[in-house]
Amino acid sequence: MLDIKYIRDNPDEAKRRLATRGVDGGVIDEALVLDAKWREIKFAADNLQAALNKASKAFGPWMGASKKNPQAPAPKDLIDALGETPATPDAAKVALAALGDKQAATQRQADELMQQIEGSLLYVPNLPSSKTPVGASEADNITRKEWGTKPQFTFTPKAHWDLLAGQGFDMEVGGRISGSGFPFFRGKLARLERALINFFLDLHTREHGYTECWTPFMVREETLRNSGQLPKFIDEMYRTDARDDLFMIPTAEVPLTSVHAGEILPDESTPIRYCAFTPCFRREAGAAGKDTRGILRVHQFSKVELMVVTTPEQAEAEHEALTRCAETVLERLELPYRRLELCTADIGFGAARCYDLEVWAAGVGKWLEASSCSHFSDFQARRAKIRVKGKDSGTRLAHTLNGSGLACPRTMIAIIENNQNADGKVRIPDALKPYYGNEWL
RNA sequence: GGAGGAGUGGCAGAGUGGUCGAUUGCGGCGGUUUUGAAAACCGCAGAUGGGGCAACCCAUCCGGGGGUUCGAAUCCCUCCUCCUCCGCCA
Repeated sequence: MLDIKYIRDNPDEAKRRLATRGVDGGVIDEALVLDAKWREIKFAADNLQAALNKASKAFGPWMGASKKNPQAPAPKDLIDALGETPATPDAAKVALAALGDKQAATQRQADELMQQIEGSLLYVPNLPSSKTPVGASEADNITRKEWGTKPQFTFTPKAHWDLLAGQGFDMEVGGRISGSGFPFFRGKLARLERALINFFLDLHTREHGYTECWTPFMVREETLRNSGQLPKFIDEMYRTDARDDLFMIPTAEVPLTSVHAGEILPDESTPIRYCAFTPCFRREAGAAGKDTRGILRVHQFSKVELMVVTTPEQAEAEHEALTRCAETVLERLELPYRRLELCTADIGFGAARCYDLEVWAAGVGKWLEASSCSHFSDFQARRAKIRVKGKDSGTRLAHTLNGSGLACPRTMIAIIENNQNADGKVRIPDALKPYYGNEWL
């Protein structure tokens, strides 16, 4: 969520920065009008409350005094608050109740305005960082680096669904059990999936300093609001019925971001680096008919996620470091990849800046997004109320970052398609052999 | 699923209708003392929002939400979380 104070002080800048992502500035103008109204009414409500507090404080002693001496004069604070001199404590009670009603009504008005402001602000994406390249579409993303060389073949490399047909790659079985887009692996592919997960986790925990977490896979609405998926992307979520009303997580980012929700962390405790394996559940409502073959785009997949909570000062360096951790996975697996810096038109809803890592898949002949490493600045922290506090720096919102490290299906596709032989055999990368337990798939 | 108990400031732990943002201890910060440190003593310390050029002032916050009352940490309702016991089941 954006900072209403920032919007108040820099409305034109806010609109200009939102415009670079194709967001109309109208929401900003609306928020400003509501905010001005809110402040006026809130001020009135506060003043009424202050008068009421003073009067209530003076009331008790006066009532006591009146019992002994009915002539006891009404206290000044009470007269000030009521604007008249009450004849008796009972008369004052009636007048105070009326004043209380007026205060409550004013407060309610203020609350409703604030709800309106927050209600619309929750749908506004983050402001792009000043370093994010301005662009109009994904065509304006910038390739920051390319690593490795695409494999050369003396034959036409097959796509994974052809290469693996009849070898435990059972999309139809998944379909029978759950519907299309739910992969079912048998035998060596199931083992490969498990090997990848273990390889990812070991690398990040042993070499990159991340703390492994095991998280719930179903979460509350509030948890999804913290990390930015709700309310806007509700159509992307699997949701249980009203008895429990829980959501299946679309990524481990969701539970990990809420680990420190509501906390004020000492600066020295940051950066906090977490990684977790979870299955990810996505309805892919907007992507129907796209990437339908094989496991290019599925409703359930495995992923190891990296997530960092840090100070604003360290965030940029942590973002680079986190991206390097994800790249290291691809390098160890000898998979050619490129790092794209997404432009303003293509970065995700909550991101201020984002690198996509795309891995080359020789069979489908495409670069596949295997990781998206995002810097959220204080966008998620404001929603989740994650703050950091230092001796000299005071209390401020934390910054959060996350990225896949990596997603299994696309990593698996790249391994299989890039390492295939003419006879259909697939070589397992050296780094993965100890986990998979064999040189060939 | 059933029956109980509990949730207070960084932590521990008082407080059962009015002067309580809240006693106290520990921890933290500043100071006195000391060659230095420890100890002792003194002092300062929360978050959020609003108003003001500012000094500063006001409001809110005792798990969340709602209610009773002139007035709620304190009474009532509801939800959440944790603990104990029973039942059921991986």
